[in-house]
Amino acid sequence: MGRPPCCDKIGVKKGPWTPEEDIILVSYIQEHGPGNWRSVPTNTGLLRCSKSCRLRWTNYLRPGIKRGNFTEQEEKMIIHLQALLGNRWAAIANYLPQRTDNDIKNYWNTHLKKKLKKGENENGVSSFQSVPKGQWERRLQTDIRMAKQALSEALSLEKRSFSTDSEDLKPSQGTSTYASSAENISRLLQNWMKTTPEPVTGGGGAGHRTESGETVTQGSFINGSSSDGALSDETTPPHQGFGSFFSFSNKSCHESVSVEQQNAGLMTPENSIVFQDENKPNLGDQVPLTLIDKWLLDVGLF
DNA sequence: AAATCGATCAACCGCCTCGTG
DNA sequence: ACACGAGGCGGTTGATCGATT
Repeated sequence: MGRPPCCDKIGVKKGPWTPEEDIILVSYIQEHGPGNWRSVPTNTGLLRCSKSCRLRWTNYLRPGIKRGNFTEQEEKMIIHLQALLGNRWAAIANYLPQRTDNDIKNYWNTHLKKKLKKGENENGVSSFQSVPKGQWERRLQTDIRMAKQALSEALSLEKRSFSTDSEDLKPSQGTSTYASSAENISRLLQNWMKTTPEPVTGGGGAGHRTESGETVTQGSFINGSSSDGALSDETTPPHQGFGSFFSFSNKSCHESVSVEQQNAGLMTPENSIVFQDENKPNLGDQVPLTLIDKWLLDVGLF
């Protein structure tokens, strides 16, 4: 017999999400809030499994997600937290509020694993293996200390960025990757509109590419770099019809925020009540004292 | 120009945990 | 105490892209 599948295999769509599906999902969550994923496919008409909806939201559409361009600080934190927590990506992601567990996992598997391995080969030994017990302990202590330091630095950075206006949320680097989901979809639509004359019936497929060769879906609209003129709001104002779609005038949010306002930086996850609950803990306001924090305190490293 | 290969990352799969009746 | 279902998590897969041959 075995466990029945989480959803009907028949009639369930798989593979990359289309812009239309993203819009439907975001619009539904704006109205009803995240959760009760089981009912999402039935209520929205999306031919997707509930898990797929949840995953799409948490890993991609949820506001406050930073994608790509891992900073050195983040890199350090991941390495040390991985050493401390193991492959508990969700736990690690709690310390990196703007990153998803999937993103961290991918980054670890594609970049950091190799990086560390390379380091091992250069040094001839692994960071933990082949080290005499006493040294291993010392090394662990050093690593914990470094993790603590990285953590503190990162947290102080968070504190600074959260306490100032939304402009400060953007990383200091030229390529800002911060985006709310509304922004994401807005950018997506701008590209989509350019390539699809009749958006609703046309159905821009997943992985659809623009003339510039940029993949419209799958993250690139989030990563829209500042150098990409085609993506800039000045050159391509948001479509009016979709502009109203993104106005936050429902019961959960008193103020109506237009796409223009959102793109001008006025619409941030922090002032979006709809999405606020879904944000990861705001480390800037109050650092949650988790087990690892306690442990770090216990060992006298904090 | 075409074929091949490696890197990247979104999404899926299946197990686990937790809440509820 | 137990069964069941929903949601969460980590491992893995597969599509896509750029670099190399």
